Amino acid sequence: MPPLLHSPFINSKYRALEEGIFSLLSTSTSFNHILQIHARIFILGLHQNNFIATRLINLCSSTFSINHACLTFHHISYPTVGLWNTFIRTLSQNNLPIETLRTYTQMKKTQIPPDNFTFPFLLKACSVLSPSSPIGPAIHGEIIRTGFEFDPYIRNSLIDMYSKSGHLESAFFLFEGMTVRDVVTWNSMIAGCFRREDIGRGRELFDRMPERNVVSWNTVVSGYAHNGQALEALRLFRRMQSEGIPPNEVTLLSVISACAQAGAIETGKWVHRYIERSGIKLDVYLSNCLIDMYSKGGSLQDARKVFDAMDKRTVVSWNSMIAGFATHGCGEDAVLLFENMDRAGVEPNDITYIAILSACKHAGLIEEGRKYFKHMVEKHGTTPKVEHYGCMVDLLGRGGYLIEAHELIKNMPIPPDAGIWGALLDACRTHGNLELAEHAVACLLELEPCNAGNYVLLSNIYAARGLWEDVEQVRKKMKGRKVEKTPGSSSIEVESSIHEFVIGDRSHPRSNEIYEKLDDLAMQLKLAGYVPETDSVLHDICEEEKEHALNVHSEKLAIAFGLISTAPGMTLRVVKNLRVCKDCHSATKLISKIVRRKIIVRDRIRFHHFSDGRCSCKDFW
DNA sequence: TTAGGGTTAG
Repeated sequence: MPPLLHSPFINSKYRALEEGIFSLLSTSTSFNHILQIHARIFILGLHQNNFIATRLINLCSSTFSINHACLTFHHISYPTVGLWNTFIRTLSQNNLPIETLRTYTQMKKTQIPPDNFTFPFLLKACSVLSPSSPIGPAIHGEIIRTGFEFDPYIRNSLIDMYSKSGHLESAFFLFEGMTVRDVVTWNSMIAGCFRREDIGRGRELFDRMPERNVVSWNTVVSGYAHNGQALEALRLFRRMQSEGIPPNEVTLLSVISACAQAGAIETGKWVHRYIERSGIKLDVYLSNCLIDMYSKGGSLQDARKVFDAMDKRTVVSWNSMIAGFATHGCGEDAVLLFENMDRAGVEPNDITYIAILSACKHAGLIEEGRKYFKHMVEKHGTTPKVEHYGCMVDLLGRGGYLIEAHELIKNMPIPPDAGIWGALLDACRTHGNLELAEHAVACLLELEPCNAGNYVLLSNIYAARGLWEDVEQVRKKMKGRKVEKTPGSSSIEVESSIHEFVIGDRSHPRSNEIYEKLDDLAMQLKLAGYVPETDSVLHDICEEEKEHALNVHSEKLAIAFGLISTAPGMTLRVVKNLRVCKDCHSATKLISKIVRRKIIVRDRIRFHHFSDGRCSCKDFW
């Protein structure tokens, strides 16, 4: 039992000391200060005090001094259930699930029974365990045995635990059995569905729920954004606004990331202005997100402005900016920033190296790429991952060093993935090495037999050489294995609305005007001496048909729509889900000259800034 | 016989 203090005099003196420590603790912000106060606690003989220990552990938790929290806890000979809970909470919140559950086992050994507060912390720890772990269900069993089954917090925690640990159906079973559900119950279940990519079921619950809070909206907005449906995320954000729900930081992070994905720079700018207007602190997370959004939206200048204005930067900030330079083909700027990062004493991580290597690859900086690949191992002791090898194979392959790239693959200490063989295959296409291409395809198809992109690449190589029988063979294989080509689509943002087009699309309300503009462009292109590059067309169709198919490629439709719906001279920003084809690339160069506009195209791999008949990629992509 | 400890979005 803890020591009892009987005398009222001692009691009040003791209380005064306690209060003194409490007020000291409430002013403490740094770990050093905590240590000083703790020393004082020992001098005053208050180190067995449960209340002080509770405050101290909470403080250690907020300053991430977990070892000191452990030390504090283990000084207490007789912890109350409240103190056990505080300690378990600290471990659980600091993502130490094994230690959390081990502490719970120790608690039970001391014969102190858990209470209703204990279980939510334990369930949080169980939620990060593997789906095969029996611990979560075992804790559920204890909850039933101890009679806490109907506590609303515990029920919600159970749903959250099951849905996070890969048992969505168990979560649903509990959900369906509940007669009283609050907004947290619904939110947890919806988040579980989106996490498992069961978007339909998640949306159905969201539409059905009787009452929504900002978390409900954030769950669906981020759920769609994470599942690659940025446009739906933005639609929901607009609906959220029209329903008068004020967004918070989490909403804005999700929306900015959806804007980045969709290339919706106008909407992104609006969010940026909203943050500034509403007094929300532009913290390092929001700033990093904005850098990414502006880079992916095509404006490196705006990305750089955000980067330069930051008073505190993390490695993510540097990585985002370097990656921005990389995708825009500004290899030298990326190299410069990488060197600045080094001078600023920020330790690069493996993502930094992916960014800098991909910057080298897009800009054709072969020697620099080789140097940084060596640096990452020798200077920073980073073990290259498959992604780094992928960058190197791509870099060497694009530069025409096909044999060196192939040698690198053969000597990799880890098995090459589809990305590596894909990069080599791509290089073979660029440099016309049919033999190595066939080898790469064979390896690729073994790794991913259902990926249509691989068949398409091989087919394109045959098509470019006029080997139509081989093209037909590849097509038959595709059909036989039930693989389908990902349909190409391009989008453009006009007045904060995204307009999406697929090949030959006639679904847009202004379709007639778009096609008139296309015809007009086609005529002007011909006058300017443009010859369609018909080898971009996959199948063996006659020349005239090929030409027509090229003319209605999704990026051309998006450009035509941009031209008829924006003021003369305005920059057009187009986002394509696949790589831009050779013909569209040549045509867009000329279009930029004819219409005197900057046209920025983001394809699956990188940016192309078209202006006055030229492209920033210098035809190297 | 003091206080504090719970669930959802990122």
